[in-house]
Amino acid sequence: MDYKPHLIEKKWQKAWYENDAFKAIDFDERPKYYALVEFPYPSGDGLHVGHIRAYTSLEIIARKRRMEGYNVLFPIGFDAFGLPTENYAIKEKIHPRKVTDANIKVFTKQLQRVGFSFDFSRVVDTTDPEYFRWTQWIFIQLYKKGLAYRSKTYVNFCPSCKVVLSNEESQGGHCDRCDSTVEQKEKEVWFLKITEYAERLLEGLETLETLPRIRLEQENWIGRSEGAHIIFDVLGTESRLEVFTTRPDTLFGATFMVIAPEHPLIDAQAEQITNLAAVRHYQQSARLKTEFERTQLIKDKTGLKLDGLMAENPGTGEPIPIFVADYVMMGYGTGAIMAVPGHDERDYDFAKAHDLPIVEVIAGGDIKQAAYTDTETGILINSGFMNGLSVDAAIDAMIKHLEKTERGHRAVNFKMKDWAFNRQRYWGEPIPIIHCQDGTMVPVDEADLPVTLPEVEAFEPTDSGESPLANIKAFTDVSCPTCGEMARRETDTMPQWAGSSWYFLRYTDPHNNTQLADLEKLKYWLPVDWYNGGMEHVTRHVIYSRFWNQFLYDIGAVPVSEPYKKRTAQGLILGVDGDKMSKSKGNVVNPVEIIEHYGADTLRLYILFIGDYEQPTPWNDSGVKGARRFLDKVWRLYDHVDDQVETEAHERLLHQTIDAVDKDIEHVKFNTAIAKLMTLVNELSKAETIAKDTYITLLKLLNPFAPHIAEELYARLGHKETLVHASFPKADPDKMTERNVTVVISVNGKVRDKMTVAKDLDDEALKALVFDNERVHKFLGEDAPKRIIIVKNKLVNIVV
RNA sequence: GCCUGGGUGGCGGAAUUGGUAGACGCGUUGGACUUAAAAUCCAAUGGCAGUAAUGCCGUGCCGGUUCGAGUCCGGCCCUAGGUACCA
Repeated sequence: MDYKPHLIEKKWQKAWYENDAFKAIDFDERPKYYALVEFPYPSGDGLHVGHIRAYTSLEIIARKRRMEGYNVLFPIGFDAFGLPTENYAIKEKIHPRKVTDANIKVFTKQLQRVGFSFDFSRVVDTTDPEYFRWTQWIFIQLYKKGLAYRSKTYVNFCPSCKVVLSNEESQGGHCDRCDSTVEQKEKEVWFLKITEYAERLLEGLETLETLPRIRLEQENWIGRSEGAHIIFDVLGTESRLEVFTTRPDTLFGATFMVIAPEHPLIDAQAEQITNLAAVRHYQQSARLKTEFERTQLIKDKTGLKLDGLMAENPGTGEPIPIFVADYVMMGYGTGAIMAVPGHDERDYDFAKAHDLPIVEVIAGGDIKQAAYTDTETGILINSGFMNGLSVDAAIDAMIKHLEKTERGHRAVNFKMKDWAFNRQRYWGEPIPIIHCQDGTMVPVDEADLPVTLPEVEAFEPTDSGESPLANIKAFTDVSCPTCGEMARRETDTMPQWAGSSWYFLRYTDPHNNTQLADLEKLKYWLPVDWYNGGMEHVTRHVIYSRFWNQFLYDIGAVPVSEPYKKRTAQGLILGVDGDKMSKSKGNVVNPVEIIEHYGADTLRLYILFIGDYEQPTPWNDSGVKGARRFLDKVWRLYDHVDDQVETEAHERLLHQTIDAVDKDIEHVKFNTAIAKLMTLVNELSKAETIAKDTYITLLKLLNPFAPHIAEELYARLGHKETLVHASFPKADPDKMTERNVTVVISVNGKVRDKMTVAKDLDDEALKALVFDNERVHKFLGEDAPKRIIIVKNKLVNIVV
């Protein structure tokens, strides 16, 4: 009988899912293993081959761990709030709730057709009020601790999507989704004070097992730098300018100051500024510049002197001018800098453009030509008490001096900014805050959670950039929980990152309706042993969710400070043409079609065989056939199973394969693991008969990759129980070792011949054999060997 | 610009601490089976020269270390991703 995947796959999926074969058991005595994959956004397009690649890695691990005797939690859910659903709903005039439910149904069905061993009894859906009740609850806790606040800022506004975008969503000055040019709009919005956790988020990385580049990306995102805060008096006023600098040693070379266009000093000392009109004009034009213009490669150092104001350099005591220039950002440090043109390239450019004095305070360069920024060998000059010191020593000396004279102090600064936590759309979690008439903000009573979305017909955003919720009186009009007066509900919703920042906690106790998850269950399951997801989520999502977890740990809601032990990221699957898959390019591969044509086992196998898991790699239609052929071979092998005892050669290869497959799986080298299974099957296929035990071992090794065919053949051998909890094979080192080895003979480093000799043959005996070799004589000729290098069981190299 | 990956046959990709370059798969070619095709099986398959044995050349480029380099060192080039006037 032929291999008919569509028949056996349906049969086994039914058997697994109807019998809860993959159910994770709370508090079970077996060791636990928590394997987590990033939950999908259930788009209308259904499952993508990228999803399959993202999940199959931990699918293999989860299936292997169950066979190794672990109590495995391998959950799945849906990150279902978000713009595509909302936009689709607006276009088709269907409620986003209906769209979401339909999409989740399709996704679930498709995931099951692949045969993923998820525990479907623990599915979470971020748009389920029973879920986002706790998202809102967490927000309230953050608010109570002062970690959620409102602030007026300029936000990136997309005039086409009518939505406020984060910096990340408006990179290059264009909207992430529709590509329109982003405008700057002043607005009061919500922020989460993630900066308060910056140091801990950095420290916690030490316990996270991951690729160096993944760790580095997070470190760069957090962007810690050490230096000092220095206070400059603004002469003749009460105002002071505080700056952050990593180079306090260069203070004596600070010949002017620069503040960001948004800096409050301008308003505070407006009356002193004699060219105020021009300054106002400069501020205006800076605001109109898009992010793109402000950061594009041609970085003209525009700027304007604040006439009428001077600052005092606390090092030299000299008065120095103050400029406003848009190369200084309000969002980093204090929004003001001390400019040291001699030793900073940007300040150098600005000084040259505005004809300002350049003072050399670090010897070693030529400041007539360029700023000198070498901190390794530079020696301080023109710097009073620091003269003659190295840069390192001078930094230290200056900080001590500043602290003694109370002109400044040692400081650490972070590039990471507070998390803009808002969206002006319908399809998101309402922020559970009530604005009382008297101007105060009151969190919604926890007993009144969840704040649900009103049932409405229209969820289009308003032209003003306000959430569509702002127009719905039934939603906005409430009485204040503290004073009972008329009040108005917050109408902003949370960004999509909210629900995904804690979903891994909910999986441990998904149906709890008194708390986000039971602490004992969290204690049992956490931390996540292995988390896999996209490279693109390696910074923001991982940092955001670690932040929430650390906060929840601080308030005692979660038992561990760091939620993840290990993080991996799969590479992209590209189209056949090597480009990113996209509808517009028409190079999207639909996994369901592959399943219909070849079967789910073939799809799983091929996607893992396609290349290095962590590297991007193009799809290849005929490559899929190879995976199918391999399964056909495994199927046909069944007819050759016999009750004989296995030959020694087969046994050796089998144990070598067990060992290699085991190691390759753990090292995320699924492609080579499969290659080794193929080698084994090729070898077994050559024999007339193979032993039943050998075949069973093969099926067990294959089971994590292609579980349907493995189960079917295993059952046909007469087994009543499934392979789900069958024991995973263990390699026996004694049965792995070869009796003979091939030794390479080379002359002057060039391979000339090979010999098969007994393993661990001693050097003298080996030498004798080598000098008996005809080809060696040919290549040696008359020359006497100068040196002989022997690498045991590997090679002999003769140097002449 | 800076940071991090990656450049290996016609293609996807393998190669412990430096020690047989090209595992495995695809494709291609030839053969077997078949009325025929598909499927399957067998064989060959880095390049050049040669009837062959065999020899020479080959892991982005240039140079170095070494008995020996895809692997280590120095200097470039290309490419993908991240980040960007970060003080």
